[in-house]
Amino acid sequence: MKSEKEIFDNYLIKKNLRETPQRGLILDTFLKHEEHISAEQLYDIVKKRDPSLGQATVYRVLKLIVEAGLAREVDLGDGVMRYEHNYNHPHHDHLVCRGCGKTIGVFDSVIEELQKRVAESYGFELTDHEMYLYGFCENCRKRKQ
Amino acid sequence: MKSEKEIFDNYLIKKNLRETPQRGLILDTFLKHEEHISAEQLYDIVKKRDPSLGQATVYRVLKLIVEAGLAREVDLGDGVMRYEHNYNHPHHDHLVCRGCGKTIGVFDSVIEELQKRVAESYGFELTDHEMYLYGFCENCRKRKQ
DNA sequence: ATTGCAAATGATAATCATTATCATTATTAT
DNA sequence: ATAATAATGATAATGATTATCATTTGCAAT
Repeated sequence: MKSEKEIFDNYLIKKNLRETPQRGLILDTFLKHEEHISAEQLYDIVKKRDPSLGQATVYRVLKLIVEAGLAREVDLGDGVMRYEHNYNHPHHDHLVCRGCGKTIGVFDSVIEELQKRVAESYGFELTDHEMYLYGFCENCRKRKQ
Repeated sequence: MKSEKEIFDNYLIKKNLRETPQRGLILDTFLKHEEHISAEQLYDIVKKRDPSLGQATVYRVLKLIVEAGLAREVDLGDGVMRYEHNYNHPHHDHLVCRGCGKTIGVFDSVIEELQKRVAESYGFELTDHEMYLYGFCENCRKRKQ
């Protein structure tokens, strides 16, 4: 099993792109962060190690990380794209609390199967999907009472 | 069964807001349009009837229409919010073609039930959800070959 | 090593949908 | 009528992301 670093480097080689300190730092920082993260949050962390690093580079490298298959985009609908691990972190959907914003990754193989069937019933070949379940977590429900 | 117009007017009254020609025109235009529509598209149509109408008003009225329960927002992830009917047009999810952009409203009661169960298994009370199924429609698949 | 070329970076401007502001106009209640 | 309040339209502001571009860096071939 290849490491994320190897996969990224292979991707760079395949695309005739270069391995640079900035790319290394941004990838490492992303990998260390287990929860999903926005470009700005990542920039804030990375800046501490290399204050000269520009935020445009964070956006650019994040895109490369996605293309290399190491991250996937999460759009929670608040105008800020977030990125989460996509390697050794199998596909899952999101349960989001409307109270405190807490998000939990969830997976239901039956739902996944039914999605495929629904798509096929309309002649579609399903490639991917997004599912966001919104509600109130236990804590927030208690707090409301 | 109340008409959409009545529901909107009742909402305005309840909120101490006024019935205006602009609000009437924008609501009518939205109601006539069966497919989902963006603020800009709606503005383009409405402008033909009343060229003096400003696009800020379209955004404002669209928000009122949503609040009145007559429309719901559809976020297809391309940075443009779209609005679709929410009265006599029961909840459905979306099947979107990655080739031509065609979207189809779909509904599967089993999926809906499973979503509720997944949420509950994490202590969440589900309020709503979004599900977008992406793939390639029959036409686009044929074209690719 | 040195030169030349392609890619990468950082700073900053541009983009684009949406929201806020604010002066003007319209509507309602008194 | 008239004061009070809301609505409108024009325009500026916002904020995340992308494009631009001058400068820097890394690599290849001589």
